[in-house]
Amino acid sequence: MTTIYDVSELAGVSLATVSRVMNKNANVSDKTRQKVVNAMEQLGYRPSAIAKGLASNRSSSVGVLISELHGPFYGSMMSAVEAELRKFDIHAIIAAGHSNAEKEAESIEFLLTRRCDALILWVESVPDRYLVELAKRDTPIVVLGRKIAKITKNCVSLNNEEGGYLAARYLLEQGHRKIAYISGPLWKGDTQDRLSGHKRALAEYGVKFNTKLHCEGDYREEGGFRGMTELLGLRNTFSAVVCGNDEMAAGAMTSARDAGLSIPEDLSVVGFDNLVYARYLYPKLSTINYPVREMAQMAARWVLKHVYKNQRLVATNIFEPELVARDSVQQFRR
Amino acid sequence: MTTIYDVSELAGVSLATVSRVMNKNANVSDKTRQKVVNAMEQLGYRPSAIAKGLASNRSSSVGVLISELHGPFYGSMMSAVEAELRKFDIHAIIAAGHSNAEKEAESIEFLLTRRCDALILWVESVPDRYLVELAKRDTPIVVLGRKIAKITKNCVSLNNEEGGYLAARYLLEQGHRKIAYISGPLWKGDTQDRLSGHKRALAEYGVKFNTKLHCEGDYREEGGFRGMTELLGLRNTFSAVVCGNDEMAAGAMTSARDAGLSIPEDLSVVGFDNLVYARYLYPKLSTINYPVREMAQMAARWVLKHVYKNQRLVATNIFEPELVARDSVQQFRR
DNA sequence: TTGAAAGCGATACCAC
DNA sequence: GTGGTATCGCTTTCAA
Repeated sequence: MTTIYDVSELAGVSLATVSRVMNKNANVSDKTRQKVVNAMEQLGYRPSAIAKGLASNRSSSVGVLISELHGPFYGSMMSAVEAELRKFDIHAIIAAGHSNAEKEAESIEFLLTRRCDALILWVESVPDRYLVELAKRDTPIVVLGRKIAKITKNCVSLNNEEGGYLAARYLLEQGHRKIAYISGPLWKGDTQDRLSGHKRALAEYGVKFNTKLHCEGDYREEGGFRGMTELLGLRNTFSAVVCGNDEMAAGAMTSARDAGLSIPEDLSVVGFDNLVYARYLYPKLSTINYPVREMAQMAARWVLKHVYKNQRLVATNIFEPELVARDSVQQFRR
Repeated sequence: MTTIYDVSELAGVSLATVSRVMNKNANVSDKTRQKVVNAMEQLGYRPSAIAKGLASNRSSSVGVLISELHGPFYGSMMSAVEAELRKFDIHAIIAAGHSNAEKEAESIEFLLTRRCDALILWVESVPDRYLVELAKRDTPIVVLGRKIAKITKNCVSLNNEEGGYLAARYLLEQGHRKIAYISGPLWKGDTQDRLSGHKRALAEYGVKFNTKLHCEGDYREEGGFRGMTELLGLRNTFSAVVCGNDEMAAGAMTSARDAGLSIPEDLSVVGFDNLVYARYLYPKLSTINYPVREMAQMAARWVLKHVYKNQRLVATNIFEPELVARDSVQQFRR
């Protein structure tokens, strides 16, 4: 690898001058600049981001922590963050937390070690106080998908409670009264919030939450499949099911169909997230829109503004979910 | 941020010694080691990967280039690579190429700039010769999903031709003769290979490839949707369709259903990739298995072995596809 | 077993 | 405008 020294030598100028032309900075005469540019070209010079980082104390990278690298939800998130940062030549260093406190903390350590200029974190397991402490250290953080009282300005989150409410209310409005619920893991904050929204809607309609109709899933297709299988096995009767997310809805629908039910004739289904593929499921899935891309973009902009001093607009911290009615829900007919 | 100097001072030892304990390296007395460890603990010391990289000329990171950060296919790839590397404390720096030659080259430059120890590349647009040249430079590369004659040892790829063949043959075996084809973008290598496999199967059965039944898609749900809509609009008759990948199959099925067709009664469908969600589509999608995870893992192992000198087993460069028969294909009945 | 000191490849401040 | 040089936080000989 050729270095700045090689370039300066070939161009017959000093190190400082080469540095200047790289940073399109100060005043360099056109003639000099040209000499330098030629030398760089000729040598196939690529500046070392590592050396630059050490010298400038800025790595031009932000750490992004998400639960999994695969999966449509995190994929959209990652993609949106990367796209926004890339516009300003900032790179995302991505790590997986696997919804596990230890791994999340380990990944955060890792990103810190990498000297990221800021961290964008989707963390589910690490406790609030950990994040509050982290926020006090020298690397700025923004927490995605979670609202923490003591550091609300660093949070970008969704009103999950309202989302849970909307899903249930929609079903209630259509006349459903026996509504099953396949939730995410109960230890997760968003699961809890959606569940309480769900209960609020039921209460509004004077319907009691039936724990026999509740099943804990894992936010993945398989969990939805198993949850529905279980629900069906118990010979419970219900005309509709709300799933903690779209992936589980897909699994649940498959299970229901395996059991001979037609959707939405025999069973109405509503999901949560509004993944791209929700509209390609059959029947097209009614769901709650989760504006991940916008939220991820907002997180990136927060960093751009506060860390890199780009005057990006950062408007909201807290986003609102919306009902997306498609074909998987039918009016209840007795 | 506290530095190695702070630690050495507090522990009352030299820089070198601190460095030694960090690298669990040489001979350090237990007593000294303990002093250092305590000092680190007390200061909350996190070594700078940047400084380390500069000094050691190793960044402990490998660059991973994929087309998109979202999408189930690339997601699995990324995830598998990261998981394998992480076991050895190597980090993946991920960049998107967006199936565009310029952006791919730019991303490669970027990764090189970042001084990655190796590059794992899923590139679709950049020409072969570019990669051949790149392979001559000082950063080792492994090319995923593409086979390049001059650097085959650096390639991990799938036998796409065979995959295309298997999909078509399956349909032919079931008695289908009028088979539509929604391919990926024709400029892509894998599209071409799958298509020629398709034609080979047709030829074997004495069926002529009908260009009116061929439609070019984009490997995404939307392209499949549009392709099917177009195919249907032309009032062509066909009893089956093979799609370039599962995502397009999902879109195509939605479109067919919108047009009132039942699957597989009126139309059989086969995909390609065998994404996780293929079995949660309705009807469960028959498809060709693309062992992405294994391939990605193999790429990671190649790097582990050749770059980091871990004696990982690296077996195959070229993987074989397999038919996965599920419910979306039906025997042809006239 | 431990320490001193020379880099690694940039940046940035200070002179000229 | 341009050059000299200290510095960033580590690794890595080489001596002691």
